Amino acid sequence: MALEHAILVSLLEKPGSGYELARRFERSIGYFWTATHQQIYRVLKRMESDGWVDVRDVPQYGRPDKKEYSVAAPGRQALSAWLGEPTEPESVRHDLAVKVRGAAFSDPAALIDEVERHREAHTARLAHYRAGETRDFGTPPADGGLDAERELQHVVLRGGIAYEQMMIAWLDDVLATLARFRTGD
Amino acid sequence: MALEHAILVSLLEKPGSGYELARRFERSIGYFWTATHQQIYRVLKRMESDGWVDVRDVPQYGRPDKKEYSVAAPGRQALSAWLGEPTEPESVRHDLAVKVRGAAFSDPAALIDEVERHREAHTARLAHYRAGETRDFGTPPADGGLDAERELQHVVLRGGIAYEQMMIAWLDDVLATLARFRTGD
DNA sequence: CATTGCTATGCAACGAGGTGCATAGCAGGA
DNA sequence: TCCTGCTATGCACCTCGTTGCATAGCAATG
Repeated sequence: MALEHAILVSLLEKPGSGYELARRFERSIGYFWTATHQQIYRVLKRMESDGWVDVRDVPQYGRPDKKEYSVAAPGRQALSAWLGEPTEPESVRHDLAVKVRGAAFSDPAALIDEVERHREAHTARLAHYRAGETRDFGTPPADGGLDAERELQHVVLRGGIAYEQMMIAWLDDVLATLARFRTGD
Repeated sequence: MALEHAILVSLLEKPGSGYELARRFERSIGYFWTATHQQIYRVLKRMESDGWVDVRDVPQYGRPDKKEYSVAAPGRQALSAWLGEPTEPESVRHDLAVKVRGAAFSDPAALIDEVERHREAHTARLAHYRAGETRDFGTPPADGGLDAERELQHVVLRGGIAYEQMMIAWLDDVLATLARFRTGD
């Protein structure tokens, strides 16, 4: 399990409440690790009782109070330990690949709409990534120095961009292949 | 859930036992959808009681008997229905991306070995895919016709190849980035 | 004959993840 | 005033996936 570690990284980048973490998991971090708010609250509880994070009640005006979590020393150690131990091949779940192979036993052309929907979703995400890259990494840092946090976030984002580009190209390949089996071919 | 559908596709491509399915999930299908043998046996039971698959006892000599499953009409219908309904963005789990962002708060250089291990794994898988492509799709089909099953399997394999190439290129990018934070830089 | 190893099937238990629902404060508009 | 909507936290339940273990047939090896 690595949700705890993803939360540690997010809290190290910036302390926040469970609700704020949930929103981060809908954008930046969420593109590489998904989690719902219930999952996050549950794990935060456990991390708190394990002493990995500290909690601070933050009264707010104009909205409900919140609990702000930040990483404690044992949490940092746990993260370092995890970084050091080998993690294995992320288990893949590409339902679209299953569908493409399954289309051979049904109507291949019926899958075209679905593939196009996915292509649009990936195109939108690519545009989103690129906008983020321009916004956050378009200009070199003010001090001109080497900022590990910034550089490593950037290389992860480049990975996201490469992934989306690859997917779009592959989906075009799929569409071209499916088109060859159109009825009346 | 789509394990049932992955099993349907695999059984349509070739009927087989739970054991044989489990082995297929370690290679071809397994590159896009993972499953353990316990999971497969459990789901096969449910699919059988739902009438999606038929079972046939196959006595074997020199090894234990087996139950050979094949897809029944309702199973085919279920697959077609699933192909038609929209499936959503595969939930991503890239622990390596989390680790890379986390490395900013630990020793970035300590991650190099781990990234190299992943690079080797992806290189090996790419070689495996390419060997499979040459073996199965290196020469055009004997009848020269358009075989949907064959063509669609090929396009999925091309997707796997594209994915591995992208990953290797990205991991090189990560390694170059991490190297800039070596101690004594 | 005992051990190892592969084929083949399965149970039990646990933990992770997801869905639905509940609660509550407060703002803004109909 | 009521309703909608956003922030904020949480419980209960159920399914999926994984781990460990058990059983059993048969072959090959020492």
